[in-house]
Amino acid sequence: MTAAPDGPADRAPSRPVRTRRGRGPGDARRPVYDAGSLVTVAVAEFNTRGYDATSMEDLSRAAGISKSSFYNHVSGKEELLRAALQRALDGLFGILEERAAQNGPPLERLLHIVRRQVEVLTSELPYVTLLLRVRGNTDTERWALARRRAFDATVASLVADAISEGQVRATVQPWLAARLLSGAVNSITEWYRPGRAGAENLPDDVVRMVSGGILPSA
Amino acid sequence: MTAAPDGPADRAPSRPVRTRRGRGPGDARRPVYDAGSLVTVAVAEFNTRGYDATSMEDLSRAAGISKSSFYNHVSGKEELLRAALQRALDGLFGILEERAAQNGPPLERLLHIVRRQVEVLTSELPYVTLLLRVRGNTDTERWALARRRAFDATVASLVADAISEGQVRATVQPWLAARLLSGAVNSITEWYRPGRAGAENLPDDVVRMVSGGILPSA
DNA sequence: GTCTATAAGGAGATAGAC
DNA sequence: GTCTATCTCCTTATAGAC
Repeated sequence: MTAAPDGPADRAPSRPVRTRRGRGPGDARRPVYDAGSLVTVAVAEFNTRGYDATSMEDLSRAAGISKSSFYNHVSGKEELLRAALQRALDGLFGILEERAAQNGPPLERLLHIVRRQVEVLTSELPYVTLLLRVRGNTDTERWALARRRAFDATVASLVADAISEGQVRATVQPWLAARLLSGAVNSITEWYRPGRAGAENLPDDVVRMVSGGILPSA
Repeated sequence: MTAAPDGPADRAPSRPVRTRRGRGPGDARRPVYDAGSLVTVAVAEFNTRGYDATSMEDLSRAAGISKSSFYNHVSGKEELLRAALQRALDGLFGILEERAAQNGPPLERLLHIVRRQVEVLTSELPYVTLLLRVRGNTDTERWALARRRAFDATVASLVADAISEGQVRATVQPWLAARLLSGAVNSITEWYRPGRAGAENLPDDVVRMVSGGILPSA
């Protein structure tokens, strides 16, 4: 699973976020900003206030530098958005590349994807959160929306396969099952926080509920 | 159920939206704007572009009048937002007032609420969609978020009751069931459109899936 | 009620000194 | 790399004529 190399991105730092550019032993005394750590800062701000409501001034203040210094590292607001959405999409599409997502009976592949989707969602929380809130105002946003739709379509066709092969009971239309499945899984971004008590076995819990019911009759 | 008195709010009108102020037979020749129809227009724009990305210029253009004429009817952007969110919240909290939501075994009350929530979601689609996207940047947004949380908390405590009374099998923690339940139901706003084929029995279908599983083993 | 014109401030982004 | 100062455009909102 992809870990967050920049550290927790869910908390806006109170001090400047700097990463070290090591050049050898004894020479690591010049901490500098890099584009990666600024993306981390920006994503946290975007998720707090919303992308459109977050100004470059907000971002530079959160990073602890002036607005024009901030521009020395990134070309603009949209570049930050794109980098963040790229990371979220890489995490999600990476799941589809996994062997367990490509081989075996549809239902098993599907449940593997669901389980892994929950894992990526929690490990890449700020990035996926941002992705799920994109509206489509710019080219970058429309690109992300299209990629997201492609991911959902893959899952939906797997749901259809699992039903047509008789592994899943067809209680409703396949597309509706796929929609509610995605809706339930994606909604995790709205409340999950790292270290949240009771969420240690979230992937298994989610799989159990989509299989056996969220409110199964006793 | 509350019907939309202002007509379909999901389509931005190409011509000015006017409502008639009747003063008697033969005197209905002066169509005027009213705050209600402007809210309808505004909500459609907010849902298309996002609240923050929608300017008063956008709104007035969608209504077919100039920006300053628009200001003659509403005090500002936030008033429009508040009116829309109020309507969404009224729809949701109205459910909790219904007899079937207040009397009987917890599971039956819960399933009634789910069914009705799907109905309100679809009948008041643009308003609820807007509500579910609110981030919390202004007092109005924070008020809406708090009210929404209160609604969710009511549902969550009903889930807990249904489990502790043995009507629902406790496969996971009650709060997790409640979260996924809300997530699945609320996600309907992301794809449902009035008249959508296959969604004629949406409330029943949703109840069936949360009870028996979205992907029940055959 | 509607309009044009404009005020007042905030936005993204750049210039150029240090 | 960082800063202050500034440009230009867009935003909310109002003034005042018709």
